[in-house]
Amino acid sequence: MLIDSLKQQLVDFLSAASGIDTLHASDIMLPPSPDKGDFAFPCFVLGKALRKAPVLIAKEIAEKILTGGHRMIESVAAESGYVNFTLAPGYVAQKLFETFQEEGVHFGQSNKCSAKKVMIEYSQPNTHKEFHVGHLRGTLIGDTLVRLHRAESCWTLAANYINDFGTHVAKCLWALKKLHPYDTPPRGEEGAWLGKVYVEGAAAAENDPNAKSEMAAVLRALEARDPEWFPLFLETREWSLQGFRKIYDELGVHFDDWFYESDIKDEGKEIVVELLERGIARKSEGAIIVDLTQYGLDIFLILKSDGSGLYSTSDLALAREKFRRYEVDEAVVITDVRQSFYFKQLFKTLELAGFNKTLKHVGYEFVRLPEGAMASRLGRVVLFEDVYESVVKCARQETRSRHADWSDMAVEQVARAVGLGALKFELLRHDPGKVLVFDAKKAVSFQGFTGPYVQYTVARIKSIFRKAGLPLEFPFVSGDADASSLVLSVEKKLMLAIAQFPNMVADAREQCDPSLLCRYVYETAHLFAEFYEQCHVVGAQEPLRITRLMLCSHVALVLTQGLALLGIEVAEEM
RNA sequence: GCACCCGUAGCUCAACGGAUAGAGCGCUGGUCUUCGGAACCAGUAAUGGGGGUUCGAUUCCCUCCGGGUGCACCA
Repeated sequence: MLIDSLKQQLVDFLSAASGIDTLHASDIMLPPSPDKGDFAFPCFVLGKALRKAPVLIAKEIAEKILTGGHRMIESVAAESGYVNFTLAPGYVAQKLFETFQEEGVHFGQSNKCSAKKVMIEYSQPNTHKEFHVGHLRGTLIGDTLVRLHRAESCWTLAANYINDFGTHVAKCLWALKKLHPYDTPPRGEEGAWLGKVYVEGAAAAENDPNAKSEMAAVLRALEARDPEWFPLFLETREWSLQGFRKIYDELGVHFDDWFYESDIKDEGKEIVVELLERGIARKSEGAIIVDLTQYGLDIFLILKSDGSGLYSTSDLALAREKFRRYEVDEAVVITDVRQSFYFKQLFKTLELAGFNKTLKHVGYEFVRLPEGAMASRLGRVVLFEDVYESVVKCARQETRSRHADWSDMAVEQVARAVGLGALKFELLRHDPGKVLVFDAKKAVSFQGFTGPYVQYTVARIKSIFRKAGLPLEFPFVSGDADASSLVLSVEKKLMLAIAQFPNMVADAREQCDPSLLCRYVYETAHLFAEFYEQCHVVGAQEPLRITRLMLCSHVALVLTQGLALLGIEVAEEM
């Protein structure tokens, strides 16, 4: 990768100057402020080996490299123990242009994981319940991780696991029969309506022990495919699934395969029996458990005392089913971090049972509201459809006010891209490992550190190309360009930023953290805005004009691809 | 009770153990006869308290305070 090769060259200079040959490209870092230089090397690590003060070492190294002279380096300076390198803009431009010419639209991709096959399971909504912004977070994180894996040539299967056969279903169906025997759901919104019925059922379960035991009976009846309940289950489940499909469609999220709890729960029960026979599990208080206390994992419950199954019952079979269907090296599950302990128990149990495939759990923290945790019972919940509608509505108003002459269809198309861009970016820009406070007002903001800001940057570049009378193609390359005409510091900063793209893709994938990409595209877009204020493109003299156009096209390519990895589209105009 | 996570600016978030702790929103002031103002620039303001480890701690360790989450019939 470009950045790595630049760093490696610096390492070579440093090794030659210091006599230490154990340095690595990762020892090169970025200075806290760009006016110090483009790259920095801290000499503290050499302090012991050379038995000298880092400040002195830095000074000596800087002097040696300076006298060496290389066209890559504009200047070298030693400052408080650091060697700071300032690169020659023309050199950076030349290398960057060569890279884009070679890699074109594939810039940012790699073959890093071409040897690997993984399945990533995410989203896993519960049927008969509401789909809220908490589910949205996991869905978008998973969706982005799938794309990040594919960008690095990993064969990746996007899987969804539908929890359609648990207590929640029994609660909902109980409430449906008891409280709404004659009601019919509004057309097209059956799934959402069902979610509301579920909330009533859940409330009844909390307040009425009688209702609770009736629901338990409903669950047993379902598991036995009782003709009184099973057809109702199938019908209502379809309502939920239709709702989910609509949501995924609106989000542009695609799954390669779907697993259903109702399909595998029976097999899960067989596994429970098997574990019981093998002495891995045992009976306790009528239920079946696996004692994991010696591993510090407490007691793991795998079958209820009334014989009905739990999430864990099905999950035992799900793990097996995944590898039966696909020959993957690794099956990753992305869920709310609150299930981390549960997955440790599950994986340990599978391990004890002799299951030798690689399973991995990635947890993301939950979404809460400014007024507190989401709670359906209190009506304190933000449903996906509501927030989606409101964000598109805001984008529609904004777009219409900017383009009074546009057709409704044109407005609608842009409003959808902008609205979704804002919503997705807002949910992805936070560290997945931290609780996200979802403020609906922020989701409809299109200024500053937001998706639309980045989308807008791309739209501006497209506009520049229209003004220049050129088609914006990726990569836009011209033989008339002159790399040495880019001499401004802002131009170099921009070039170094886009050169970082492949590294950012790799980092985000390795750390399972889309927020790294969000920050990256925002910062790059911001650098472009700075460049845009200072530098004219269309009005510049040749060859500067064509050279800057090339730079612009590269920026647009990186931002477009970066947003695409996040599942965000760009518009021609906005 | 046991375990894990989090306390950074008024709010929402950053910072491989590294230099002067960065952004966005907000607020104050500024930029525009020039490629799109969903913009740009400047100002404002912060590491919960106390110890320790070391050249150096927002980061690692201990402790206290404050918040969250998980620990057997929920998913």
